Formats: sequence, structure tokens, C-alpha cells
Amino acid sequence: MPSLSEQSGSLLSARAVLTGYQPLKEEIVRRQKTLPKRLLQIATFALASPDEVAFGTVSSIAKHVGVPPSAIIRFAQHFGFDGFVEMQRLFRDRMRERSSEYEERLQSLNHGVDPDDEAGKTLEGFFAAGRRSMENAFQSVDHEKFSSAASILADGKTIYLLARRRSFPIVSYMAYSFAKLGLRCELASSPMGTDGDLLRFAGPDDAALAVSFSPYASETVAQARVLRERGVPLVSLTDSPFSPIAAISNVWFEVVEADYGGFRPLSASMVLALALCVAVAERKQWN
Amino acid sequence: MPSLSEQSGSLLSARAVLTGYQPLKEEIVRRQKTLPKRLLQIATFALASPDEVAFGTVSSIAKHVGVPPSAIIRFAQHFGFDGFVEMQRLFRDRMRERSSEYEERLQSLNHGVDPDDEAGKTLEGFFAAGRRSMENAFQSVDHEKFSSAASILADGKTIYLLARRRSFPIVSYMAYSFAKLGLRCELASSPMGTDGDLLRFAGPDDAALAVSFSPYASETVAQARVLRERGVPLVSLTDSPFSPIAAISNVWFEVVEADYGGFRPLSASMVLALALCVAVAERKQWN
DNA sequence: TTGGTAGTAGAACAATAATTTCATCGACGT
DNA sequence: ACGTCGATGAAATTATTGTTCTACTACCAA
Repeated sequence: MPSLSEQSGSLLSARAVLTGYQPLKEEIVRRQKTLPKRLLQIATFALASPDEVAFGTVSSIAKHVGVPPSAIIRFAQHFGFDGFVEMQRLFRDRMRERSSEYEERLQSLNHGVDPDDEAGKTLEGFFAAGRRSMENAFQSVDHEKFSSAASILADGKTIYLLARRRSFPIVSYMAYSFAKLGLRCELASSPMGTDGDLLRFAGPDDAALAVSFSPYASETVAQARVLRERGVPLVSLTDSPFSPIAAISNVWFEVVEADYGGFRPLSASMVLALALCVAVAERKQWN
Repeated sequence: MPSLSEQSGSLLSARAVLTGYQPLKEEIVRRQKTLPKRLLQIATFALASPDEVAFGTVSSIAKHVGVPPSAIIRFAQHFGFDGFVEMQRLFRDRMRERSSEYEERLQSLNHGVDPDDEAGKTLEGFFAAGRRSMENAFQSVDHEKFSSAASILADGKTIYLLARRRSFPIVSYMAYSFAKLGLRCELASSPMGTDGDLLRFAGPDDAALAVSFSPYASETVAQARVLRERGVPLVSLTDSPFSPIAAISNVWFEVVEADYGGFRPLSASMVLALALCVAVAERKQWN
């Protein structure tokens, strides 16, 4: 890029590289006064109902605003985009990140990452995924389900914890927490092969919690089945309604962790698990 | 339409009028077992990442799932929609609702939840703590530290993981992740007392990572000391500059988890740990 | 008035996307 | 083994959508 266009970048629109919704919004406000009538109409609409822009087509938006379709294109180009679609991407990204206002503040803080800082990108990526996970879970966990899960577990004399592989850290933390809280629980994931024997002690007045994410460990599923056959109430934490343990649970939570490059942090599940531990303890105090 | 097809409406798909995302989701789950393989693939994807469906096009979704575009249309029609777009509308509506719903929910956080929903308060409290943790950590973790920690660990032939009690879930997840990534690591937290023997194999061309939060488990500190004396580079993850392991580490991170009623979620540490694993693997690929 | 500039509308075009069709495959019952 | 029927994928078809182009209008200065 020649320096000429960089210079004019702020005055005219010369292929400005607007990287997010928030910067675009600011740019629009800044240029508000210099905008022709039609473009101002569009700008107003875009800021007022960004959702429409995110989903709509050029002509649907044009109809909403009351301008011809070409005006929409010119609007996008006026702000340095190559076309409408490129601009629309910003609006879509915004929706993806949900929590509009809240997340916007963070976005604007966003440390521009040094492009050749490979590790830095990884770090930011995982934190972003962690945050998304948390927001998602926060929104998708139902209070009533949570409450009834807590009471099911609280009614159990002993709480059996089932998990393998990726899910193991979660139950190991739960085991720790339950112990601290003075509740009896058993970790049916021991490295020795004695789980089967352990579970033979479980009965209808106990309770179990299974954690399993795709690909579902067959041992966990098998153990959960055994417990259900013995009449043990089962709460589970999984990532899809299709999960084999969801089908056999009395109550189950769906927690979809966001991923970065295929790796999923367990952050949201961890929070939910801990909340569950404490809620169980609280409820048990009542009885 | 003849009455025949109406009758079969519940069995087959005959133009079922699904009015929202939630009903659709339930319908999908209900018919799960009767779905052909391809359609099940699509169903799984649709429920796992509804956002993609909301924004994507037939072919972009098809590519994601790994099926031909026509399968997507068939999927929509199978559930009584006229075509893909009609189904997509449900997914879009969901997103719209969600973002407004979300703000309401945040609002209700401030005004307090239903006062006699004890469990609900616990739940919200922990999610709030989880989010605060994440924000804190995100801002306090230094990129350079992270980068050098990654390279220290990447230079180790074997990575030794040290942690007890509350910190154990973190290293157990790291051990899992390292294994998946094809890196050699040893979990020096075994229930048997053989850790001392294990650590005797460690040397200067290995590396170690210790995780310890207040109150610092004495075993972890002791093990860390031993390793340092043997010249093993040490990275640590802790919650205070005064932590005994911070003093003896080559690089250390301070992660202060927010708490709710004295209980701390491990969410932020978990994310950092995972990011570290992946960064190490990336760096190792270079060498 | 005239010439120039900037803005606008709407048709025409090119690209992309959704849908349908059809030949093939494979499981299942006879 | 054979035939049937639903499921499947590739390609053809149809529709929608984004973008460009050109002619027209309003406005301003000379």
C-alpha cells in the first residue's frame, strides 16, 4: 500500500480496514455530519437495528429503509468495504459474540495481537473460547433443572461420580469439593478395576452424577446403565441431547463448550459442577 | 391435503407446523432413533452449533457437516418444512430472541433472582464468579511470560506435572491434553507414594509445571524444590506473588480466581492450562 | 442560462444459492 | 438370490442476490 492511500484513509474511505462492529460504529458516528441524506438514513437504520443488517439481504434492508438497493451497496463501499457482504460480516460477528453491549466493551479493549506472536494468538483464542463457553452455559442452564438436580443429589446418601478421560478433571474437582463440604461421595473412575464392585453397593437411596462429552466413553455409559437398573437416580452433564447418557438420566444438563482449534476448555462445566456441589450442600443442610 | 396425510402427520413429516426453535429441537430429539445416518449427522450439527445454521448457506453447512447440499434440504423437508430457508428462519429467530433475553437476564442479576430460589442464587453467583475470573485472568496474563513458559516446557524432553488437592484437576486435564497431543509428560501426583522415585529421573533437559493455590500443599512445594535442585526448569501457576513456588520458578503466572462464598471455580486456570498445552505443542512442532 | 458535480434510481448483469431430478447404492424381507 | 424401497450424491435447474452501469435529477457557481 502506498502512503498516499493511508493518508487519505481517514478522510475518504480508501479501503479502510475496519476490524469489528464497534470500530465501524464509531466511524459512522464520526462521519455522521458529512454523510449525504440517503447514506445517513441507512446509517441510522444500521445502528438502530443491527440485527436486521446481520440477517437481511440487500433488498430486504433497502425496503426497510426505503431506499433503492444500490444505495446499500454504496453505503458499504463508502466505508471502505469491498461490498455489502464484507460489511455484513461485521454485523454477523457481533451477533455471534452475543451479549452485545457487554462484549463490545471488551472488544474495544482488545489487545491488538502481534501477528507473529503465535503463542499470543493461542492464548487470546483460548480465552475467547472460555468466555464464550461461559456465556453460553450461563444462558442455557435452566434454573429449574438445576434446582431439581441439586435435590436429587442431596437426597442421595452417597453420591457416585462417573467420568473418564476428558471429563475426569471435573469429577475429581467435585470429589474434592464434596469432601470439603462434608458430603459422602465415591469416585467410580479409579485406575484400579474395582469400579464394578464399588457400584454394587449403590441403591435407590443413593444418587449418581455422570459427566461425559463426545466421544462418549463407553465405560461411563455402561456404568450409568448399571446404576439406573439398580434404581439409582442419575444426574448428568453432557454436550448434546443425543448423548447416550442423556437418554437415561433423570435430569441432564447440556453444556456446549466453545472450542479453539478443536480443543475445548472445561471452564463452563467446571463452574456448573462447583455450583452443583455447593447447591447440594445447601439443600442438604435443610433436611 | 387429504385427511390421510394429516393423520400421518405425527408419524411422518407431513407439513408439521413447528413454530419455534425449541419445539424443533424437541422434535429432533424425539425422532433421533428413526433418523437415517446422514440426517442424524446433520441433526447433531444443527443442535451443536445452531449459530452456524442461522448464518450459513446450504452449501457452507453441508461442507461443515461433510454431506452433499441436497442432504440439508432433505433434512429440512423431513421435518415438515417447505425448504431450507423456512427452517433457517427458526434458527434466526432464536438468535434474535437470545440476544434480548440475554440482556434481561443480566439485568435480573443486578436486581436479584427470585428470593426463595436458593439454588438459583448459587448458580448465578458461581457463573458471575466464573466470568470475573476469566476477565481477570485474561487481562493479567502477560503475553511474554506465556510465550517463554511455552518455550521452556517445549524444550523439556519430559514434562513433569506437579499438583495436589484443589489443583489436581488442572494437571489431570493437562496430562490428558498432552497425551492427546503426543507429548510426553508425567503426573507426579499419583496416589502411590512413588513420586519421589519418579522425579529422580528428571534432569536439566526436562521441564516441570507446578500448580498450587493457597493454602499451598507442602508436597507440591517440596517436589518443586527437589526438581529445581536437580536443575529442572520450572513453570508455575499460582495465586499470589508470595506463593512459595513462585519464588523458585523460572516463570510463573498469577491467576486470581474470583470466589463465591469462599469457593473458587477453576475456570480461568483451566483455560490458561489448556492454552499452555497447545502452545507447547505448536512450539514443539517448530523444533 | 450553462456547465459541472454529486447523488440517486432502476434496469441489466454476473454470481451464488436453493431446490429438484435422477441414477445408483444398499439394506431388508421374500 | 431377487426385487423392493428408502436413502444417497452428483448434476441440472431454478431462484434469488449482490453488484455494476447508465441515465436522470437537484444543486451550486460562474
